[in-house]
Amino acid sequence: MISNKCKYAIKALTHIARHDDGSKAVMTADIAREQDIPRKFLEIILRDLRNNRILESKRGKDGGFRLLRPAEDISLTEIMRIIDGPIAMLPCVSLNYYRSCDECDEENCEIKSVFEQVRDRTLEVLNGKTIKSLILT
Amino acid sequence: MISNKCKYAIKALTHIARHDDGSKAVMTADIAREQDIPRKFLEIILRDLRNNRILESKRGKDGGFRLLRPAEDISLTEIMRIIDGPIAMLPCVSLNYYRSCDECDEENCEIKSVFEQVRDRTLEVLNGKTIKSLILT
DNA sequence: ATAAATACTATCAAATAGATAGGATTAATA
DNA sequence: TATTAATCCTATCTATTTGATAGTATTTAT
Repeated sequence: MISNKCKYAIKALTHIARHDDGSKAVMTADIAREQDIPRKFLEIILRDLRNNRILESKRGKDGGFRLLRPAEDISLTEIMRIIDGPIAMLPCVSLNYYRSCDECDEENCEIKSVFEQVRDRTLEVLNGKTIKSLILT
Repeated sequence: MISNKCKYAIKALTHIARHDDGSKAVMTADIAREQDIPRKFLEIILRDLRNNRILESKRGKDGGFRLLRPAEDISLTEIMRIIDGPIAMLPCVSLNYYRSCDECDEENCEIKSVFEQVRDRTLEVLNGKTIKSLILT
């Protein structure tokens, strides 16, 4: 399961992508209200996305958030990894967050190859999805 | 990520499948030692699998556990659902644990179809795997 | 009777999820 | 330059889940 936080992040990004008309940055309060996301929680999420160079922010009056890159260059996997960490089902098959399993002999692990296959099928779907492709649905 | 508990469950089952020669049931202590699983934690897991009709148990001296069904009839998805619950990444696309999302309009959800695809690709891999196929690797 | 196994109940500690509060800082503008 | 309105930051909180342990009751082979 992805976390609520991650779902909020995706919804916030699609909201920003849909509402940024080039004039004003999109404000936290508007996103929170329209997407039904707790405002203070959303602040943390947006700051997180900014720190990871998905968003840029403008402080003060008329401030808010904008995508730092075109929506078609922001993949779903990138968001999920920032917010929730690994996508793989086992640490030892994660491409971006690899950790060896403590108690198992990785060479002879019975389940490793299964979860490598799951990982690959999952990424085949997710790698193709961007904020842009989501809002065109 | 699947939980440690689930990884333990799978390893315990493959251990039992490999070691049940028809004479004696397989004991918790042996599995715990050989698979490096905390014994008391393993007891809970095995009981859980028994309550869900994956294993049968025999109490008292010479007791232990056996598969209740042939290893080729026990799928990985069944184990994962018993121990960890839903396999899907969103409650609203889960086949066995469906829950509607509180704050989103499911008809117009931007991410639902993506995670339906992920679910289907994942199940394509996992449905084919059984305890039997794991031990033949 | 004894030894050896599972069954059961209760409990616990650490990590994670999901937030909330309150004030500091920044920037537009009247 | 004061005001207003926005993000930024730090701290905190609660509930749930994860991962595990302790102790006792019950069952069964010998």
